[in-house]
Amino acid sequence: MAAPMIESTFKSFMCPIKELRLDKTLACGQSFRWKENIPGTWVGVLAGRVWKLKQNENEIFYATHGNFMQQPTKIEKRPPTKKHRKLSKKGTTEKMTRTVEEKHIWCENLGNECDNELNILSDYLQLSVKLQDLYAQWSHKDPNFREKSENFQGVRMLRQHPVENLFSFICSSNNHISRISSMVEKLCENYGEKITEIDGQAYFAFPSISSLAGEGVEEKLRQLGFGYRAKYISSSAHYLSENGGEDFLFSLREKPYEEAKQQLMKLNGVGAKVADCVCLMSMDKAGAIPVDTHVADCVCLMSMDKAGAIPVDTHVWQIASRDYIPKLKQSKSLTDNLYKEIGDHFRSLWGPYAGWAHSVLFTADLKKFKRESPDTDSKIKEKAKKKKVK
DNA sequence: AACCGACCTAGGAG
DNA sequence: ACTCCTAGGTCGG
Repeated sequence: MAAPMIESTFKSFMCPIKELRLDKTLACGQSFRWKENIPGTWVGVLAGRVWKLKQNENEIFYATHGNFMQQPTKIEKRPPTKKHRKLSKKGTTEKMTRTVEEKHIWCENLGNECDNELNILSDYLQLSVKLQDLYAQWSHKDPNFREKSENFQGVRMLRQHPVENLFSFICSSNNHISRISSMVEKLCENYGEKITEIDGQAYFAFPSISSLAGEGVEEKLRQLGFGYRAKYISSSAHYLSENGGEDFLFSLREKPYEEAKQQLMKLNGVGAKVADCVCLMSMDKAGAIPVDTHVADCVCLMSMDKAGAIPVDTHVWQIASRDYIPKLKQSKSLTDNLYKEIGDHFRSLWGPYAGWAHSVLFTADLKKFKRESPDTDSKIKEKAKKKKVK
């Protein structure tokens, strides 16, 4: 008595799978609330509702449940044209500017109300950014990207809510994706508003800043296993409560990258890396590059370049190794200076959307997406790691 | 200014 | 089942 899948509750829109891979995009560690409940069907909370998403080669299917909205969704703020003007002045080309500004087929039928499901989704998934064109440009400029991204098409940056994004990444320090996910879930269960229940499973919105700034939050979070991050969360929530709350965070979307980053780094528990994550993932700073252990590995890889070990035809490799070997020898740890230089290097390599490109390579580097037995690259990487430790 | 070491602990690898 | 170690860092000395 297999009950037939009820498809009728799903609506859909056109979206080529190369523009968006749900599995990679939702599970690569930029957002921590999406679960693949049934194979191929992703469930998560967004804008006060529970969403189910799935896809085939050409379409995205979506359904929502519940609607807990304290206030109108803030999704309407982005003026696409401003950013694109910036792009064009770099001369990276008219081609890039034009393609980004183009209306895409899967976006054409969006309504005008801001509280419309398709608008919420389109904003969150940033569908107005045409990913295939960006991949083509990154691949053109960077042979390494071309190679590594081959099996990782459709990895797209989400445009997250700054509050969720910020507190999730405060949890991320020295931590695994799996544990971060469970910590974020605990935040929601303990401090978020309940949205609805589906099949006996309760779903909660991400907590507000004020609820995280409440009495006894730090103690409770420690008890829940947050470790030293408990204090970071409590402290940052207090700071924000007294400094403009979430409106302040949203206002950083309008500020230049450097300023937004500096503001974020005033928060306890937010260093350069977490600040860059937030800039990239919820502040519209497409060029922000979080320099984490993966990126550091990447640089180690470059610095270890031995002819033959890596496909070294690449110009890029040579430049990077020439640039970074001396510094890596001097400093084993990631200094502020080195951090910035690494970011600048990739920005000049990949262009204004460098952070998006970084995310593709980051995803390709995640263990959970690596199937095959160790190939040349991972062997080299092992060596690189050993070197780094000693 | 540039380095450490300490900080918490659930998952996951071996 | 059971160690043992790691994991998208940050802070203060």
